[in-house]
Amino acid sequence: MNNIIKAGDCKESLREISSSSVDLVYLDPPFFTQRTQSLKTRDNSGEYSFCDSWDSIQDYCIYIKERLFECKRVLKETGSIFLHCDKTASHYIRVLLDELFGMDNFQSEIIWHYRRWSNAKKGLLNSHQTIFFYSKSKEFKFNHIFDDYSPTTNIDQIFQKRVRDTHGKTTYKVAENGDYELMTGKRGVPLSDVWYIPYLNPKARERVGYPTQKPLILLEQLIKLVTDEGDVVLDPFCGSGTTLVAAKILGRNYIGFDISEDAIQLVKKRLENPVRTESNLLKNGEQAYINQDVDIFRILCELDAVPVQRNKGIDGFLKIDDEVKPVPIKIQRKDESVEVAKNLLERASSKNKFLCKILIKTNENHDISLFDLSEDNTIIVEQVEDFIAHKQDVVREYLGEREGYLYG
Amino acid sequence: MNNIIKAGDCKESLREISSSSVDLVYLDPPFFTQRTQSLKTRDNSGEYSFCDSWDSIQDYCIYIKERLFECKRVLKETGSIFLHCDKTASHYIRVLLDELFGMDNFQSEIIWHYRRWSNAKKGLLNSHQTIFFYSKSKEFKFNHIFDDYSPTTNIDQIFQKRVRDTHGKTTYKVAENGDYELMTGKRGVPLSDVWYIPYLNPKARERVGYPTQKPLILLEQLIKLVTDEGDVVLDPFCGSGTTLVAAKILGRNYIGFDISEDAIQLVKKRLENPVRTESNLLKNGEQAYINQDVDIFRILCELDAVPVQRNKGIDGFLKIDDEVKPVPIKIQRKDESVEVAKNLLERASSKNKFLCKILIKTNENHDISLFDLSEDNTIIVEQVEDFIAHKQDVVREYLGEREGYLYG
DNA sequence: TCCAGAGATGAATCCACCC
DNA sequence: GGGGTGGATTCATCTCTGG
Repeated sequence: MNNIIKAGDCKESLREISSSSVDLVYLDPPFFTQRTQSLKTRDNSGEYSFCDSWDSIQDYCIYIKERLFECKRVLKETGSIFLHCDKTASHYIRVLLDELFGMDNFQSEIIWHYRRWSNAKKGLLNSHQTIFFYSKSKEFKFNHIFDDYSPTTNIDQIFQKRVRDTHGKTTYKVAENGDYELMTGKRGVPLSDVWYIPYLNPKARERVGYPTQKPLILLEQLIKLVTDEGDVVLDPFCGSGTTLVAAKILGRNYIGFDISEDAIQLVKKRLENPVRTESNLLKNGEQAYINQDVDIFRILCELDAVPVQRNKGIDGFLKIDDEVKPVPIKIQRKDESVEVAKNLLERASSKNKFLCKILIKTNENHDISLFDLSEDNTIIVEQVEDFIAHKQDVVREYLGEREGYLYG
Repeated sequence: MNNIIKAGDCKESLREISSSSVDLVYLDPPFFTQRTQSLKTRDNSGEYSFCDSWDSIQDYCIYIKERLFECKRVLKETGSIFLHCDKTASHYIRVLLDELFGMDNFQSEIIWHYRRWSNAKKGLLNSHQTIFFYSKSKEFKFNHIFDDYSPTTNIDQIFQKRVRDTHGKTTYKVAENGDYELMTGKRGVPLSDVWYIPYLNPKARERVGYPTQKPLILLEQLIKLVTDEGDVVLDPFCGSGTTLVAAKILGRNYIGFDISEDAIQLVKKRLENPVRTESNLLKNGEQAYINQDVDIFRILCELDAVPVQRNKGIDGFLKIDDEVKPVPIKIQRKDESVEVAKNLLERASSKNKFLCKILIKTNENHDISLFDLSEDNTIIVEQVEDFIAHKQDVVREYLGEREGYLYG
């Protein structure tokens, strides 16, 4: 099977794909936002824009349905389709999916949940998107993915076999010798339909400047779920090509269409050298739960710091060249003034005379002048990214002649 | 305004409510699950059940639409409606809401996310429900709630409420119990539309034996969002009356209908003495369950072990090839002798005849000879790195002829 | 082919018991 | 006796088996 990347309306392009030849279709069709998107790239080249303007929701539905019909045709009997859509029209699209694939083949409504900053508007902060998961038939391919048990679960009890007594009451199964009978084959909890995956960081290297670009890890998870190596993944609205990149990384074949010639050029370039941001947050995400706060944990990850639990004044210790340095880090909480944060750091550090401390500012209030920084050896960091880039230099410079302390 | 609780079809009962008199309608209509829901009370004194079966989705929609129409009529211009539904028919219901309230008055799709049971199911584990939030007009009442919650933060902070007064100045709304401290700094994160609220636990005292009973805290949050004290909350399918209890606790007036006379009796009794369980998980957050310090956790991570949180004698279970094995691991604490650590492990394992146990030594005292290791199947690990490298071999070798136990 | 009933299973509580 | 520990329990799903 050859990989295909082609510009043009997918309605036409899909017709060239043979029936029952694709294992997974992922669609991220233009949203029904009733306005023309003219999003500019960061360098203002403005090339990657598209129009998602329809006269009515009915027109929109017809547009989508025509393309979904072809998608279904090219899917194998064991294949699945993921449709990514926004809140505005998701219900209409799902009605279409019900009609085309059948209500019985609805598998999941996947919620992609992320955190996002925004000015408080009237109403709740929108922080999720929906992905509908339909299979072509009951015999769809599905790979089980397991998650960690909840910290509240009594894992030692999970191994104990259970039986129902004559009254229907569940009790633990006891072996002849009086011990509990144990179970094997435990792999954790099956993956939930709510996925917390951080929104693509605006500064991530992964970003190629295309609007609505999705995190690679989201696509990887979807692909892993219903395909194996060598299978075929198709994205009729491939945009910047994240789906295809994920497919390539995972050893799947890929087919991508997009109406924009510019997008196709971008995809081809991107596929030559697929960049996968090694996000510490995502890599360590499973451990995030031991930290008090995901945001704090993320900053610690970015700093490559060692997290500290259960200490109000110290969130972590600085790591340089894989060595943990006796440099405590405190990250200002949203509800803390810089002063309060600094006091907590001071108090926590009072017994250990650290030669250097770091306070990460996260709020905007400019009251630094309250402190005599040079006296208590606290570096107040305003730009985390800058600090990371020059972490070693900043710390060395600040300590001056005590350099040996940090680097010894 | 008098509170009303009445048995009967809400289609009729709603007609007796005057137009534009209600601030919030919350509906949790029967789901389109095509089966009968029933649950016995804990003391087996009664059984509450209802039937959600319709001949077709169209019939179901008509049923819902007739009632929604009345709901809209009784709502004030500043009022809002929350419709709670499950995945099976949510899209059809939202189409109805669009028609009745207008797409422009769609405010949010609230995702109630929880963790619950699991079973090896083909497909993803369903672990959310959807609540649609529509307003009657653009001038809907909305109280901004700010959120400092993250999975491991004290969940109580969700309810730290701030409002703007008429001069646009932000003031804090103090919680009733006074436990919450005032924030000193900037505003929090505006409340997201994804809410993690634990499912009502089977053992919770809050349970009254009614199927589909919702957590009180979920309803409280909804009510706080769009009403003030003295406002009127209406639930046309009130079931066990959680909505009304929440309204009463928060000082709102309430109107509740339910087809079942039993349910109405239950509600009346429940309202006399509203029980608000102090869920440990909700009160303290997940963090409270995580009692391992960083060092212990790091060793568990290195071992690729599954952490166990509520057991003094067992810190984790061994994982080999992604399968959690019934091989408990105990890591010696700094203030523990090997002997003490081993006794804790023994005691915790006494009823479960694990064929192999692992004790990680972290201190230097060489008192291993105290134990007859071969007898109780405990591997005492002195070098974690070595053990990790040969984890599989060591365990297999140790078990000898019982190999099938670990690898079967 | 379809339905009933039994089995499996995780979350998170309650509560007996033990120092 | 009381604070903490950990064992027991319940419910809601899905799967499987037998008739």
